[in-house]
Amino acid sequence: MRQMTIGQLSKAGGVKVTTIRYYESIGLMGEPDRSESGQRLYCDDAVHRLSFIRHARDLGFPMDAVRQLMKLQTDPGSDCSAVDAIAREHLNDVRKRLGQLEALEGELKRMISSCEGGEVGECRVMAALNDHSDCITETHERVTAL
Amino acid sequence: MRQMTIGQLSKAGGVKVTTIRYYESIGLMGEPDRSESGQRLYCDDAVHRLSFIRHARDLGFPMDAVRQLMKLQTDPGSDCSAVDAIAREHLNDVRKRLGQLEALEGELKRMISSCEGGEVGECRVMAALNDHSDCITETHERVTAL
DNA sequence: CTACAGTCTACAGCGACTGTAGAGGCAATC
DNA sequence: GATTGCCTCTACAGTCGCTGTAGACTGTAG
Repeated sequence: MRQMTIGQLSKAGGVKVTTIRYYESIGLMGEPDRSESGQRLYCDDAVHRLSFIRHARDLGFPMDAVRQLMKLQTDPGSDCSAVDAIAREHLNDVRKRLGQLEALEGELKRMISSCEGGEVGECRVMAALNDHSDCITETHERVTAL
Repeated sequence: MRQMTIGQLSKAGGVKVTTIRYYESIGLMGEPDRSESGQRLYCDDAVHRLSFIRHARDLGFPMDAVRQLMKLQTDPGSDCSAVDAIAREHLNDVRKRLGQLEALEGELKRMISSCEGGEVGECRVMAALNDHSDCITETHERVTAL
């Protein structure tokens, strides 16, 4: 079995070298073999693990969820419902943020369309920002990550 | 004119005490008067500035945009189009993220609905995470903030 | 041999806060 | 006047998921 350097793994997995080292540092990737001079040497399996992480991250799963999913994956006898639960929770999260973003879009659109040019002193956008009661977003949660 | 402490301003503006101090530290809020013992003392005007910031942040404007908007506000003769441009740029940003999140939602939904229970070894969700070619999201940009 | 690209470690920085520690201030009650 | 209990102060570390930097070493091609 031939082994690859971190740079080759980086290309194979579509993940930056520094990011791979970061994943290793937080225990997501496991410590690879080293060459005599101390360079990391990965086997093909590492590409799979890295792709798994990248795909999960592309789907927006938080690191913690990725960690759990990886643990479940290495234990193929475990119940699928755990995986399902993680995915559903994430979907809920995504939907919640979608709702917030949609409300945001509506409010911004409304603000912008009511602007008729002129000076800032009479700008509707500014007025909306100044007028505290003019707030549609009822949730006072701030729109956050993802 | 009576002055208020940071705690009172916090309640009046709906912003945490620590956050107000943070806004001061990054130059968004300006340094207030101090009492003899060194406590911050704010005038009513501070409530307006704080509300402005909070409202803009609730609308998802990045700090930098908030800074620009505040500068424009204090110069009421300036052209409204600058404000409009900032708001439009932000709207574009929001729409882009909406698109990404929608794609994400679709993919997650599809993944989850194809899962029929059983063991992780044959779980469709896991399969989707493992199979690299099974990726809908064509933009390889990772879904980020907001 | 000389470039130059790749790799190593260790640590700082991003944004927008939040949390902590340890000290001091202020008003009300006993 | 002493105590209680909340408020405020500064300064700094932590959050998340990386990215960037510095300075040194390694590997390979010409």
